[in-house]
Amino acid sequence: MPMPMPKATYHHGDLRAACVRAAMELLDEGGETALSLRAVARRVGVSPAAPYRHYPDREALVSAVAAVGYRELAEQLAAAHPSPSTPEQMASVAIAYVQFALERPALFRIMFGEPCDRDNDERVAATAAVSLYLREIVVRSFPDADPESLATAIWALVHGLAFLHLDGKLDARTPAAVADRVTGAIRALLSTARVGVRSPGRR
Amino acid sequence: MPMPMPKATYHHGDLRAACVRAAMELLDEGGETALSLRAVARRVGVSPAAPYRHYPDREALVSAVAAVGYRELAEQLAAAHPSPSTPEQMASVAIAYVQFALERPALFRIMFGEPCDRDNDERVAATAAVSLYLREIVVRSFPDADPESLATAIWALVHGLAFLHLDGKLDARTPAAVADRVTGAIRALLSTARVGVRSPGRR
DNA sequence: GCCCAGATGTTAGCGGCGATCACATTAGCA
DNA sequence: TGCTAATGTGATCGCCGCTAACATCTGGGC
Repeated sequence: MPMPMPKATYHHGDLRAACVRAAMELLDEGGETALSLRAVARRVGVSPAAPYRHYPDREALVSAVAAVGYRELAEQLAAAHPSPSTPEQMASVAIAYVQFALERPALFRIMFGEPCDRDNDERVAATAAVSLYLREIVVRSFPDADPESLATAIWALVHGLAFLHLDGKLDARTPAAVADRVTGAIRALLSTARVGVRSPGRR
Repeated sequence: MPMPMPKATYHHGDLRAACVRAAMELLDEGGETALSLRAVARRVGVSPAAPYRHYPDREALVSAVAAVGYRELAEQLAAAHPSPSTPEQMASVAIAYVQFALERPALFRIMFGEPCDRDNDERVAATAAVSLYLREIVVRSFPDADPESLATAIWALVHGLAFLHLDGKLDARTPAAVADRVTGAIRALLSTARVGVRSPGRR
């Protein structure tokens, strides 16, 4: 932990990382509207223009925060179950996904609900990681299925559940009810679908 | 059609509706960032403070726009198929849902991807309408299934597909590929799930 | 027909924000 | 040691959301 004293030096030391940390805090505390470059600069204790040395614009900083978010989401999923294979284990991962969205709504919206910068390298790499994690699970659990479409369907289902809860379209007042609903949906899809059969006409 | 001449009268006539229309245009033309109360006022040809007589703040106007969006979404779904019952018909409705998101991304994000004003009456009513439309389809098609959970699962799946395409997590470059993917996912869920069997332990 | 109350629109202005520029300070390398 | 590029500062621009005080119009009661 460098920088214990306020303003001991002219240069910050690691302003780039400090900005991301401050931005994440602001996001979790006050929602997306609270995340401004100026607020970040204030929190870090630096002039309003300083962050522009490290991020060309606000969107770049947001993308960096989103990238961290993808990593943290991946961690939370892995913590729910390191390598799920049964529908029940996969349901627990799905619940973790939805809970992540509900616990950190502003971050989740930054990650998925924005006209994001698709060319941001950090960002595409981080989302590719989540995508891969999902696909590995699918491949391991359903070796005979088309991993592409099955992984897509599962991701879409869980992702949709997350957003619908987040927007109040589904009742998210108690975590237990949410978990119940997610489990039900996953079970309905996975335990009854004949996932070993590839649907015709798909590459 | 009143108001053909620019500024013939002091009062506008129907500023409230004109604001929503202008806001929708700005949204479709320039994305969410282009939607500001001042820009709306400019487009309507009125002073920057005038809209505040009809909307207490920006969020209220956004909610009004979102409510219109829900209605237009419902129309587009109904246009895809007035009363779908087979999986194929339902797939066409799902494709319309995703296409709506891709054709009008800013509007779609306004509708679903924002820390929305859940207490806005117009808004809750409009989303309830979409929800009802979906549930009716489910009830008609699968009378023995639990409409609550099945409708939820289907909505979540389609909604998730829409968002993942919108954010570039799934390739949305050609409409045909999108339609293919949506059809595949719907078919996988609906033609193989034993939807007549209620899962245990759910109210 | 008149007149006033309330609804609607205007003007001016506050503070915050993103962004840019010229300038100050510093670190690291030759 | 001294120079250059990286990093941080201060000032400034234009846009935004929002508010307050003021102007204008409309409609209903007499």
